[in-house]
Amino acid sequence: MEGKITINDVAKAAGVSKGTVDRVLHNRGEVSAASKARVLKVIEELGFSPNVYASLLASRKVRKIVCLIPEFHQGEFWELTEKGIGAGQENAAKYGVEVVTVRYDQYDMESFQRACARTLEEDPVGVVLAPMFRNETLKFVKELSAKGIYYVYIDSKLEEDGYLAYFGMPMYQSGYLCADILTMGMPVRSVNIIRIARDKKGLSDPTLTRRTGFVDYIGEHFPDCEVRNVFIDPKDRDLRFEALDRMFGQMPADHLVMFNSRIHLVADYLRERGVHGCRVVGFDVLEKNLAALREDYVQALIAQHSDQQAAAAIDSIVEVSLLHRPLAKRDNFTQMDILNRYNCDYYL
Amino acid sequence: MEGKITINDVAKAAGVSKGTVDRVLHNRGEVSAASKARVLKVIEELGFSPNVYASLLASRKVRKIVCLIPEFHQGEFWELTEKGIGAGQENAAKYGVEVVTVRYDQYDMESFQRACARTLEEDPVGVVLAPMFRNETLKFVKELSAKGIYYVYIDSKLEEDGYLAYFGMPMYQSGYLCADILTMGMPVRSVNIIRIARDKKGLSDPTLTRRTGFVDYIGEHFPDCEVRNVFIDPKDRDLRFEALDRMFGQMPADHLVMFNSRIHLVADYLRERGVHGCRVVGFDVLEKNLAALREDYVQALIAQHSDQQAAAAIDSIVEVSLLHRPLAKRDNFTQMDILNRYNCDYYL
DNA sequence: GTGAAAGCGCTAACAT
DNA sequence: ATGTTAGCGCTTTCAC
Repeated sequence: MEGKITINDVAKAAGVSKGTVDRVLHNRGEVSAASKARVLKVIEELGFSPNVYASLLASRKVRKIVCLIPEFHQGEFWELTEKGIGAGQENAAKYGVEVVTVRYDQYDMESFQRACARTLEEDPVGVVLAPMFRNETLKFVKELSAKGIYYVYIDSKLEEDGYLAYFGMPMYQSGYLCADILTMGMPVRSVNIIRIARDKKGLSDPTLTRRTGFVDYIGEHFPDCEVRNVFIDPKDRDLRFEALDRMFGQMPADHLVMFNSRIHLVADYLRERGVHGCRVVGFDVLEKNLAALREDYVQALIAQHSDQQAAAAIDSIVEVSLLHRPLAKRDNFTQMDILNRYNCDYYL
Repeated sequence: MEGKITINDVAKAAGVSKGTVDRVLHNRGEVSAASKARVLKVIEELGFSPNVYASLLASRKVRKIVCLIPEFHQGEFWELTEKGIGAGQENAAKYGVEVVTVRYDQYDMESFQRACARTLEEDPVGVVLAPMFRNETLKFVKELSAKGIYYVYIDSKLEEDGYLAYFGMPMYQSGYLCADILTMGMPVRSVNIIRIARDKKGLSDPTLTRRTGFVDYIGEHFPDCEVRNVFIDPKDRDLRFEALDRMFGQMPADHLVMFNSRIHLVADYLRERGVHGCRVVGFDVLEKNLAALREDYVQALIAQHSDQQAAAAIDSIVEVSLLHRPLAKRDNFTQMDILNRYNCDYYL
């Protein structure tokens, strides 16, 4: 915009034409090693950086990014992620990049496979995905790599090496933190972990790591504290209430925690049974969780900005694939937010 | 980028030239009411929206945004804000907008006035500012309004009506929250507010509101709790230690709090005197505060992303002045983050 | 008051 | 392998 140096300046200084400079810029071959070297040197010396608008304006091609995430109902965890996809979409749109979302049933592997196929059909420059099925995901990202398609993990990541970036919570630490919040750093006799009973075949369980962190904290700080596991059914209300009745019947249960986003299931029980005085901690800012927090059936929520994570994931692909900017960090462990009834209204 | 409709389409449909369309687009007159109406109608019908790149590319004029913030030393509160200005700058640069920072001595009103003058000399499209001097700021923003220069507040805002937006923490609630964190929601006999002794002439004190929130919480929850004020000198270490010695000598002081960013001053004392077992809460993520948090001389910090606030402030001016996008919200009360030793390493 | 035309910096197709 | 050229959609003179 100012006395900016342009591709013409580079061309002149290197003694070649704009065409050649453009070719080395996007290294699409057809350039002798000699001129390439010369151009590169001049670019370096002059500190040339291309004008994004001019570039985008001239090359009017549509680029796509696809987001591959689970289907969900309103009020569930992935809703926030989707909101972030919307934000990322807006930003990408500024660069003429289209963002499409492909969904699958997170409990149905074949549905995931079909979604992968659909993703490839879109011929995207990059894909943002949450790895729910470990093996299938590994297979899929290998394909992406082969085709030169960038991919970035959100929510959780797999231990492999081809991803462009990762945006998500540090799972182990979140469990560790959770234990501190639950106990308030003071000795407690026992804690009850409420878990979802479900047969998971091939499903990776990100909350496992979180639970490990939790248990480690308890072991390190309060070795005498008993850690109990109670399983509930998310679908069947009656069974769930029965299980919780049994729990409260058997022994004093004044410290409750869940490692997924469904602490509201417990809150429902407490509300209905009129149980007060428990310390209850859960994860994530679902509307129902917030309600429980405000009513004081839940005392704290550990939250993450899954919206920002998704938006950042999309941005990272835009940055790299269009603007050719290197990424600052590959693994982005985002902050863990502690929410209580006094600060939750200013979240989001 | 796709089958988008362009200014040419509009011109053709309205039976005028591109030039005329452009004139009504930026209503710089010289157009008959008749053509203007026709063009406007066509624009509406066709749903035309201008291509930002093309526009920016063609009108290569430099636009400036100035950030008017206090000078500071390394490790002080404003450092984080400045970091955010850097981020905002990068984003603005994508749109060919230059961001310049103008600094002033926050304890010297004349310095602020000079800074205002310098700001105007830059002839910016917008300015981001933190209102440290109430009256002077009011005078200044009136000037800005008169010149059609957008301005957005960060950190704290004044009760007037011309600002484009505000990005900052809800001060009152932050004090309220702070009290809950300090007491852990359990009755305490007394709390000690450590305050900076300084004569402030004309200086607005944003922490006043915060203190009010704090005191209100205590009054509502624990009316028997005694709230004491202790004044310390930030510059003179010996005087400070004396004051704190006196405090600890007179009465049990096991709950300490500060409402500005300098809780590290208290931590220094505790560290040196080997005092443990106090519950200490402060604000903001200065490096020294984090250190104290890690060493457990401070148990919690209430933090805000002043970096994101500053970046968002800059972005908002870009959005409105260049892209002509309306702002989603004018008053943006950003989240209050609770930091302890277990989540602080993932902050920022 | 309005139209015509020359770019802005870059891309891509077409020559050579 | 390299140069030439015609735009991309818009802004901005400059004539009329």
